[in-house]
Amino acid sequence: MARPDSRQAILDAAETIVGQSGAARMTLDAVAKRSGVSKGGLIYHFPTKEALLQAMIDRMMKRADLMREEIRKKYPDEGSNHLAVEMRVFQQGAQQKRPQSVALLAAIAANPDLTSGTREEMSRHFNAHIASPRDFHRSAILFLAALGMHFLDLLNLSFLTKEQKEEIQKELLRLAKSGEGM
Amino acid sequence: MARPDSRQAILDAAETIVGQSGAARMTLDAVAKRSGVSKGGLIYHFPTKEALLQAMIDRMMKRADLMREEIRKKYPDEGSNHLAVEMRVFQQGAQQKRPQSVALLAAIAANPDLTSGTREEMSRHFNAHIASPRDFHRSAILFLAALGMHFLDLLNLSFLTKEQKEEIQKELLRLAKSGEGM
DNA sequence: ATTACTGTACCGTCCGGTCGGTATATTTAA
DNA sequence: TTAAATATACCGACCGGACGGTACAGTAAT
Repeated sequence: MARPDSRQAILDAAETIVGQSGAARMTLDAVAKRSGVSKGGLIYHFPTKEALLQAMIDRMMKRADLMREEIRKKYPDEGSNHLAVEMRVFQQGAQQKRPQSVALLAAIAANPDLTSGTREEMSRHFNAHIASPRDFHRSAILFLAALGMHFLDLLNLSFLTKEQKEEIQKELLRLAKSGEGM
Repeated sequence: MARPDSRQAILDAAETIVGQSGAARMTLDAVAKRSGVSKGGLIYHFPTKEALLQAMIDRMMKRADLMREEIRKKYPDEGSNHLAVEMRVFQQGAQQKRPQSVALLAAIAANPDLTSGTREEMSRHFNAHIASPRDFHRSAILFLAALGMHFLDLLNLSFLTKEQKEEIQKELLRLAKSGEGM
């Protein structure tokens, strides 16, 4: 165990490459080089590229869960308002330089089937916590708007200025908390 | 000039492949085979893969413009409400089996730089027609929600049932037309 | 002895792109 | 009028490089 945590280093490197250079450039050799691990070491941890992609996605989802927990701790009075928590998750995610969800990009580029787990998890989450039967339209629209902004960033297509983004995020959070009007 | 329109056939084939099998499977050989054109013929029309991707994106944007024009003709009373027109564009786009915007996916997978034209066009369109200074939050949120739904479909991540989608679309259109409340 | 690697050479496949041709109009020139 | 030249559209074998993955001998900490 010379290196303390090669697995994380490898996943970080893969994320960085996808974020900086695009999914097509995420080759095993490039990931090994950037992570400071030899190709042999890389294959030791992730026997196939698909395994690496899957691990990237798993980590992404785990991170989102952690983020939700942290936010619930930090804002206890909003804890039961899942929509508001979600808005904060998106908000925080947008502040990081590279969205951890670049994993999705890489997976979609390589093999779209890898995203089925993500879809199911999102579905579960959405139906259990976001889609309130009483106010389905409103919650869905707010959630989708936050998601839309997130995807714009992810696909590097965002046409919004930093200020516009922040304003919209603030407004989304306000609406999620207020529970009515727009 | 036996085949009258190989170019369109090639672009159609490329779209189909990306939609059905993912961007990684969109190889020149696969596109040639599916379009009924030889690889030589394909290269004759699109000298590089990048040229093909660019052409796919150009066609996608041109189609969106056409769609807007058609909608303005069909609903003359909404013609000046750009947000409502946009909602109808998304709505119609969602009804087609494969979104024409799969071109974006293919481009992002291969070379993210190719999307800069799309980003600029979206930016221009958004700032000129959607972001009303008076009601920026509202228009932006509605637009982003529609976009979010679209991206969910595009990335094959949608967790919404057909009914939910249709309902949300109807509601988005209503809100876009009504100009207030939510 | 086991775990966690390093380092490197190598293999087979796939893929983008090249190249030399072919067939059929269309234009030019004698 | 007709033969030659040119242009357009397309074919498909082939090439070189990249990439995923293998193999394996060695090392260093636990």
